Amino acid sequence: MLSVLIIDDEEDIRSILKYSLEKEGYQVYEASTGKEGINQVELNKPDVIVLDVMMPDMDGIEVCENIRRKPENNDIIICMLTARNEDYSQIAGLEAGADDYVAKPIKPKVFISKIKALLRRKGLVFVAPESNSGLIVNRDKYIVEREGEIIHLPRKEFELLALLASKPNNVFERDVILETVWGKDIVVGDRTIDVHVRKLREKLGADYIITVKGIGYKFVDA
Amino acid sequence: MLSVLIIDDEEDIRSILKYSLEKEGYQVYEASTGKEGINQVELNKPDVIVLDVMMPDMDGIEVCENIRRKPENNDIIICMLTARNEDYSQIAGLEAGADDYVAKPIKPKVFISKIKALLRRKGLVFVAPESNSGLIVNRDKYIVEREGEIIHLPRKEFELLALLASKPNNVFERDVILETVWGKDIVVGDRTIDVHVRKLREKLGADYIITVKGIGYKFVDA
DNA sequence: ATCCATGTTAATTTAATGTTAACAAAAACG
DNA sequence: CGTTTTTGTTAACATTAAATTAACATGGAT
Repeated sequence: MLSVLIIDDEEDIRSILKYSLEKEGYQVYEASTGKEGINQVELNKPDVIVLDVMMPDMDGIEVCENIRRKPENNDIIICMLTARNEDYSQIAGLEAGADDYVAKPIKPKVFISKIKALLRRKGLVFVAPESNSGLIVNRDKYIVEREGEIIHLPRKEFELLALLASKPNNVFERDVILETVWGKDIVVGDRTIDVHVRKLREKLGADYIITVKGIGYKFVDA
Repeated sequence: MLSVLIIDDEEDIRSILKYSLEKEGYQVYEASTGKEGINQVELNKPDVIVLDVMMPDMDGIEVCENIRRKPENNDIIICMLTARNEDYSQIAGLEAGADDYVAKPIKPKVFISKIKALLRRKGLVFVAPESNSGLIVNRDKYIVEREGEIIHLPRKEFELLALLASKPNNVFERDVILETVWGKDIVVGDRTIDVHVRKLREKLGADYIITVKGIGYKFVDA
């Protein structure tokens, strides 16, 4: 499950964000001060940090720099919350190692789609919430997570899933699949793809990959 | 529903375009500055962006480059608005990644047909607003949307619809249909097309495809 | 009215995919 | 290294969706 740490001194903001994120199936942690946030990161490294720039004890820029100082935190996605028109802090934030920023006032829908975009862009990590249970494809580790359960997939199956999941709802033609997963001039029998699809369905559940007869397959997202 | 983001500092222009686009059944978003536009794209990725070249804060070229820099935005259609005779900006715009431009002063009809042409060319996505409810043929997903409802079509039916809808109000002769959808030297009985048309009418409603007796069929638009 | 093009329906055929198990090829292991 | 285990591929067969046909109905034009 993908986790998000919210660091903000305002209780209200935290609740709104938490609510939105949990509804999307993320695990949410909270911290009300920069210091507490940094501790939380130690204890429980999140995938994403949402970080308010303006906080009483330690400002977001500092917190961000502090977190980034440790190389093991390089792969955390940091998203800053800035007051409107605070251009300078946006720039400073990005320099300090943030990946993006969201301006207040925050619209939950906008916020969520930004987080999703970041996950997609950044990390080859990918979320596909099927109703509310999610699927995470992690390319670095060659594993897939479904509802916290780790599913290990062999290369071909993983590559096939990763391709399909890279554009949810998009139909991939058999030729394209063959060319991408198997390679340009590798020749395999007609049933090879099907067999791999079958194995994926067996491991993930039958609902993720659907057949478009005469064309190919697609990965469905909610 | 297909969405269009208008980025222009002039309120008047935005309203005119918005009005025209909404009348055609598009979802319209607005931004009055380049920066705001870029944010909007993050939040709510549109299918088409209409972008003024001359704006106070950041010119359209920059905005365009900025948007194109992210690979996930490659499939957005960008259409520039240029002042008349501003040849250089047209060239610069196209180099920056725009798909087309429209010269001011803008004639709504010309503008709309250009947008439609771009959608057709680029994305194989197509709109056919029947009165005000629209039909979208989406090749990537291999689905058709009607008033938000998703309709799945088998291959031949889909190809047939896609062909007819590619030139609304244009009559396609039976031979042409056969050659395009079925292939050059495939021979099928003479009722085959009719049966497919019937199935389409059954699924979409009877009003979209009309018979031109003695000639063929056409897809009606508006 | 009758001819001819198209509409309709259901049965039938065809083509695409699903399934299984056996085998081959690679990795992992000791 | 040889052995074991996992992964990938194939081939035969089953199953299903889709495409086609054929027989008949309809409806407009002359």
